Parts: sequence; structure tokens; C-alpha cells
Amino acid sequence: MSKRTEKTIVDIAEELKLSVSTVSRALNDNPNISARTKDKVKKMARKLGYRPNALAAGLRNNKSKTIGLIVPRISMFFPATISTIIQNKLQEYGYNLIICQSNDSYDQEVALVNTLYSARVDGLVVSTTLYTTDFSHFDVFKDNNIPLIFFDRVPKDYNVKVIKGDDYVGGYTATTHLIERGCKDIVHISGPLTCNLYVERVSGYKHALQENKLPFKKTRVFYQELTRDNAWQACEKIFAQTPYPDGIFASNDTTAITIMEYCRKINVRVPEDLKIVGYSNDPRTEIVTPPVTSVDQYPTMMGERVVAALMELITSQASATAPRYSQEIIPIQLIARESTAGMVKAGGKKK
Amino acid sequence: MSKRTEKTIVDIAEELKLSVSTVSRALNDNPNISARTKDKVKKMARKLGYRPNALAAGLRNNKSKTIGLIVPRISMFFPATISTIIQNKLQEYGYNLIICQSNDSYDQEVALVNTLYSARVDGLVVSTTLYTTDFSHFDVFKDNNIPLIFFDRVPKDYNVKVIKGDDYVGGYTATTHLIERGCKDIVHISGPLTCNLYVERVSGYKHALQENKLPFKKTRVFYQELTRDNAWQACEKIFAQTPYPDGIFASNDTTAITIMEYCRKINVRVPEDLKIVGYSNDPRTEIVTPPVTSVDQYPTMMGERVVAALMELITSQASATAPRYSQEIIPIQLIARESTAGMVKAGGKKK
DNA sequence: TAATGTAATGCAAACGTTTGCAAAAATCAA
DNA sequence: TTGATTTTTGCAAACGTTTGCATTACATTA
Repeated sequence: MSKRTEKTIVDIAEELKLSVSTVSRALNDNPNISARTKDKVKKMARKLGYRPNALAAGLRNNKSKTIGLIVPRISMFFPATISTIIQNKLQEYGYNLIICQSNDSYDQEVALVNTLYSARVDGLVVSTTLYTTDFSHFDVFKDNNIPLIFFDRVPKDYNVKVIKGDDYVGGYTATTHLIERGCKDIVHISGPLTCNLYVERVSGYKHALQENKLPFKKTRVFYQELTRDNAWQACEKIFAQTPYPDGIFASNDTTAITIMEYCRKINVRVPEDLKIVGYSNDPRTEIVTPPVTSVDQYPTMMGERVVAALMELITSQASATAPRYSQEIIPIQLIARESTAGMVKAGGKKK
Repeated sequence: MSKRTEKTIVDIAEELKLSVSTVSRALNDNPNISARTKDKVKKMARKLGYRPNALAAGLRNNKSKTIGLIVPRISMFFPATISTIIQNKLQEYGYNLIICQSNDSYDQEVALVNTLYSARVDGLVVSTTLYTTDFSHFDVFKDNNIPLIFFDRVPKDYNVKVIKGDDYVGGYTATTHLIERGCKDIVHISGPLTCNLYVERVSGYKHALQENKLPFKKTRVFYQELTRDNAWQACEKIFAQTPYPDGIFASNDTTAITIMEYCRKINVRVPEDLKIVGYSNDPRTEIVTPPVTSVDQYPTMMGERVVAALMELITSQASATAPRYSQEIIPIQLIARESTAGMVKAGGKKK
């Protein structure tokens, strides 16, 4: 193939009548190489167009200066934002990031974990699939003491470093907000309970109802992948019979926005007849009419904390005594917008 | 560090009293290893928890089974969608993808190109910075005959494989559409002209005007980074004096949506008083009120073509005779929505 | 000038694979 | 059985770095 132009430190060494070790040290600014030699070496490196081979260095050092990231999909606002932060922060530390998407498929996740291990990443950051309940495929990383961090969608009962949102409080806050605005019959559209964060949000929802002496009705909670299609279908069920609910707490913004669309179609007014709260504070919540109340998860903060924690793990890797797991909780904040404005009318509404 | 649990093919070989070469071949399904040995080897590999070291293999083979991708940012709809496609497709071919963001900074782009080269990626896919006009930092890849593909934001006057949208036709179609809907005074908000695709769209805009005997006025074209803030500021200028335009062709959807927001604030009705066309067919165009007409760029098709082209380059790499550059153009399609509905009123409008 | 200490460089092994070539083992025909 | 094939395995070098240890060059002091 190519024109054999790949220069190595050996070429530099020969050119300069130095040994490869000296060249290597010079390029790495090793203190016991004289300034003069360093200079010569670097000049020659530039002149020859030398490019370090990270594979070789990685093999020798047993570290790749590369971090793996697995998220369900990078096209969703929340993971996308976090990926961006992680990527940019990591770059500052001189690390590359291999971003992978599991597409919410357990099998793909397993496969990715293995190839990332093969790539000898120096750390792995994961937000799991909706359906990951067995985490043993991550054992390789634990067993080999390679930094492993989960964020947002984190494992239950698997000892590991975790950075998550305050989902219980999120669910509680969203529901309480609806109640404060006068809602008495609140539907909750949740993700599947295989994913623990939804369990917590449901639990927050439930407690808010209890605290306000409102009944928790099983028929008022939906568990489904939070896609547009599913949201639409849920609406068809919800509005197939009266009484309509007067509030909906949706566990993501896609769902919330879709519900609004449906409401427009069937002439249910938001917020007058129905109040809606979404989750994640996706920027789309601001551009729809009316703007949707949502729960901000501080993705920037979460991303920064992930990188900080990762770097701690990496630097403390030698002292294997440090606890390699802990749970860190990022706060949430409810952003009230028009979709939950005003008080609901006394009598409620009907078809 | 770790507990020295890293098993290698040497361990397998010793355990089985075979040579490492046999083990290596067995694991790679080399045809002249007997089925029996292959079986034994694979079983033992599993038993020992062997994980191939991609770095070592990469060093030896001079290929990393990894592709680099540089995009301005993965949080924007178009590059995000394409990245997703590329990632998923590449996975099928057994390649990893290192996704990097230049954040539209030229210096970062240069740095990324270098580290990706160091990582010895087997190919590089790029959508450049808005401000990249010198492409010499990509020479390393060309010189070493490593597959290099640009998409969407592609270089001008730099011989390389290019897959781009039909931006001239896009600009032309969007403008013609506005004219057909009755607009006579059309503002165009373009990206900076350092990025060639905007040059082409402007040129399409211009020709559409000419063809319809409408004057091209310099004061009616804005060149700016297409952010929300800039869009808002542009609106302040545009609507600071009468007559208002009756149509705006914005070169991205963020801008189009922001304009609509501004119009609502100052009580300009869309589409009655002003018609708006965006670009990229971001899903947000569908959820705003009114939905925004936009130009679909078929990101899925583009992503698939990128991967296809990449694979061609990789497999034909040996035969360095194949032309390593060419231009492929992905069609566009105007998606008409409410923001350009109806005919504009005869007399036009004013403050 | 010799002795001593320090600063700078070199040697060679190692990281875990793959692969061309040579050698051994198995198979077959006579 | 022997020799000729064919199938299967092994040897050893190579990929481009880094690093512990040994060695050389230089500077300093007596």
C-alpha cells in the first residue's frame, strides 16, 4: 500500500546518530535529556513529518489514552448534550472518546462492551439500555480494575461508580407541581420499569399523590418506551373515555410534546383543560405552543461530574485501595412554563 | 495495578501445549488449522476469559479497525443523524467509530486530525468547520493513502472524496417556492461564505430571483453563524424599518424557528404577512406553530453513502490506482408546510 | 592530572499479535 | 512397508514504542 512514508523514531534516531531511547525520551520531555538534544530531535521530527504511533505506545504502556462511551442513542437531547460535554472535557485531558450507541439493544450493548475492552480503553462511561438488568458483561472492567462509570440510567444492585439524576425528587416535584396547579386526576406516562430511574420517578409520583390525599390508580399509569408513536397510542387510550385526566406527567419531553399535539387535534386545551409536564428540559419544550413545563436535569453538570469522577479513578488507579464505587446525585429543577399555567377550572372538562 | 488477570494467546498456547501461531490462526479461523484444534482453542479461550488486544493486533497489522469522524458538533440535528447512521453501519462492518467535535474551531479541527492520525484510524470522515479554508492538515491522510471522505461541509479546491447535498438546488428551490407563494421581497439569512455550501445556496437564491425578475439586494442577505442569538439580532435589524420582507429563506431551521418566535412577539403573522423557509428538515420544524417549510437533505441516505464510499476506499486500498476522489451529490427535497401556505396578499404589508 | 560526581545517552527487553517459511504429522497409493 | 502428498503445526521475526539498568561523556574539585 502507501508509499512507505511512515516515519518512526528509529528514522529520527538514525538521521541524528542517536539511539531510539534518547529520541523517545526527548519527544516525551524526559528531564534527563539535554535541552540541546531535545531541540534537535523535535526539529528533526518535524522535518521528517514524524507522527507518533499511538497503537505502539498503547501496547507498550498498557494504556490507550482513549475512553469508551456507550449511550442508548446520541440523537436524543439528554445523552447528546452529555456526550458533547464529556467529549470536550476529555479532549482537554488529552483523551480520545469512542462514542457508541446501543440503540437500546441489550445485545448491542454487550457487544460494544467487549469491543471497547478489546480496544483497551482506559475507562468506560455508560448509560445503559432500557432493558439492561443483568450487568455481568461489565465485570471485565471491574475485574481488571479499569475505571467504570455509569450515569443517568444506572444499574441497580451492581457495585460501581454512579452519577445519576434525582429521579425520585423529579417525579415528586413534577407531580406536586401539577397538584398545586389544581390537578386532581393525573396520568403518568413512564418508561419501562426495567430501567430503575423510571421506578424512582413513579415512586415520586405516587408519594406526591398520597401526600395530597389523591388516589393512585393503576389505570392512570402507562409503562412504555417513550417514543412519539407510543405516546400517540397512549393518548388514544387515555382520551377514548371520560373523564379525561386534568394533568399528565410524562417522563420525557417527546412524549409531552406529542400529547400536546394530540390535544390540539381533539380540541383539548392546554393548559386550561389539561396541564402537562415533561422531563429533561429539551429545548423543544420552549418552541412549542404553549411551551411545556419540564424537569431540568442539568446535563452539563452531570457531564462535568462524570469526567471529574473518571479522572479521579484514572489517577487513583494505582492505589487500588480507594473505593471504586459510590453514588453521586445531581439535583433537578422544575422549569414551569405555560403548559401548566393557571388553575384548573373547578368542574373539570369533558368531551 | 490490576490482578494480572489479562490472559493472552500465549497463555492459551501454554495451557494447550500448542504454539502461539496455531492459537492465533485458530482464533482467526485460518483455513489450515484443523477443526478439532480450532475447537479446543476457542473453548480454552472462553474458559480463560481471553480478550484479544486490539492494540497489539493493530500494531502488527497496521490497521486499527477504527474510523475517525470529525463533525462541528453532535448536538445539531443534521450531523447527529448522520453520525448515528455512520456509527451503526460501521458497527456492522466491525469497525469502531471515534466521534469528535471540532466545535467549529479550526484549531481544534487541526488537533483532532493529528490525534486521529496518531490513533492510526483506518479512515477519516469529516464535515469541516465553518471557517476551514486551508485543508493542508488533511494531507497526512492523503499522503499516506488513508481513506478520507468529506461530507456536507466539504472542501473547495482540495482533491478528495466528497459527498454533499445539492445546495445550489436547495437554495434555488427554497427561493422559488417562496416566489411561487407570492413573495416579492425575500430576505436570505446565510451562513458565512467561508463555508462553500452557503455560497452555493446563495447562488441558488440569486438565480431564482433573477429568473423571476426580482432584484437581488445586498442589504437583504445576512451572513452569520446560524445560531439562535444571531437570528434574533438579524430580526431586530430586519424589522427595524419598513417595508418588512414578505419572505425569508433561512439557511437552517434554528434560524427559521427563531424568526417565527420573533414574528409572534412583534405581531407579524406567519404565513399571512411573512413566509418562512428553513433548511435541514429538523424535526423541530413539525412541532412549532405553524410548522415550518424546510429543505430535507436526506441525512440517512448521506450517512449510508458515506459508509459505502468509505468501505469501497478501504477495500480498494491495495490497488492504489482507483481514483481516490470524486464528488457525489445527494438530492434535496422541499417539504412544504404551513409557514409558506397560501398566497401573500396583493398589496403586501407594513408596520 | 587524577579522582569524583553528575548529567546524558545507549542497550536490550518487553508489550501481544500476525505471518512467511520450514518442519512435522497424517494420509494415501503402490 | 515405503515414499509421495497433503494437512497441520511450530519457529522466529516484526510492528513502534517505552524504560530499567548500564555505560559513557562531561564538569567539578582537590
